[in-house]
Amino acid sequence: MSPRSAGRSAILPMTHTGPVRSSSAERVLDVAENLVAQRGFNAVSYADIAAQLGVSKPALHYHFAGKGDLGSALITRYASRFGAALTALDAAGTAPQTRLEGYAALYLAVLEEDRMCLCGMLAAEYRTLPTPMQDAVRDFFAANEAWLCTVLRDGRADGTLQFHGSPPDTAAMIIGCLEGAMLVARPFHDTARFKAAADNLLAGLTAA
Amino acid sequence: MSPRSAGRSAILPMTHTGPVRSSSAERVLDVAENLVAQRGFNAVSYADIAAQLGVSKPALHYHFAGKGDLGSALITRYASRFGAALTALDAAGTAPQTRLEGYAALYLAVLEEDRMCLCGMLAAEYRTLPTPMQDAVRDFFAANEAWLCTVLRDGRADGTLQFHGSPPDTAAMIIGCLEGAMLVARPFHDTARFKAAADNLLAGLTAA
DNA sequence: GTCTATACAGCGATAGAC
DNA sequence: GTCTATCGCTGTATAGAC
Repeated sequence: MSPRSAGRSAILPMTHTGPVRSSSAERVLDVAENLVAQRGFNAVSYADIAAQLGVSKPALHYHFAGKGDLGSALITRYASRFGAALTALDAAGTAPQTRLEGYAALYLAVLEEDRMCLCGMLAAEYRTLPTPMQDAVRDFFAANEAWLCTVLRDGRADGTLQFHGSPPDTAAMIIGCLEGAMLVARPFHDTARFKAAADNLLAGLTAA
Repeated sequence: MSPRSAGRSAILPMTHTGPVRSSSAERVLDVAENLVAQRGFNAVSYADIAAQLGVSKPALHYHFAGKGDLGSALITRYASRFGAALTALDAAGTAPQTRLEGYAALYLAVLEEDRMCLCGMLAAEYRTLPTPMQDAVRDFFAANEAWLCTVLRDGRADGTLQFHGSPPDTAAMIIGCLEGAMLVARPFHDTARFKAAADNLLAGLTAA
């Protein structure tokens, strides 16, 4: 495995499906996504991205006219990659509990790269984002919640999952718990802290 | 109730104990805390704070030499206020479940002012903060976790609370769930979303 | 304790050559 | 598609008067 493909899979673990066309724009997004997920959208500059790529700032403007355009593209790509990962978890007749574990594992994978969930980060900065980015962040969470609802309903139907509230309310709790556990784990540089919270969450949802 | 005291109680609900000495430095912190909790530390400038106070930028530098000093003071004051609120919840022989509900209510009060938890916001920006601020953020969460552990142990001892993991692991899940539910609720401008997640969380911890 | 004035670095963005 | 050069603005911070 070449250094580059190792680097890519570290950044894009959810859809790494073999031979990847890595256009200049894609490489910009790769670097930007990594920086934004670590430091936040407002703390990342064109200069930062250009420096890591070894190009000049105007080269970035050629691909993304304004910073807001770059940000929107970032979310779009992240959301579609995340969505593909969720679809993959639905394959065959995977048990609801297994799908839930897979969902938590997606978050853990991000945290282990010392990154925050891109949309969790952007949710914190929400009030300072351009409107298109705000809408895209909201859509991301809505899609996650919808997917979780189907898993929860399946699990309640076949008796493998148990929970007190409605599926949407429980889905909101699951997303919140995982995003928040990531958020709090990072200051402690402690992935075990996240795992403990996630395991605890799943244990509470598993039928005895 | 004067407009000013109304404003103060909206910003400082946790320790509003009557006649308040409102030195210039305190007023700077009031405005800064509100702005940072809404927009993030990196998205708030001396100019923003000075404008809301109706003073000049150098006036702020007189009270807080650098932005890092202001940020550290912000966390210190927030943490001590939060700590006092937790101590208040321990009064008399309050039931563990009631203390837990009170804890969640503290978060809800912040969200209803359309703010993020100050330290939750700073956790997102963690990688970009000066070291003293990073340490203070970590201490805040550690203190919260310690307090929750005592509540959880009390509740397990008297049989009013039930949970699968250890008290520290469960405490990490509770903090994560509440911080994350706030984080995700803000893009939806929807406090009901937070309440649902919090109620769901507490229901899972309450002994049947 | 607050002001005016200013220094200086960094930001996003554009013009125009290649 | 990428470069050099540069613009206008905003950021934190300081000097010195009052």
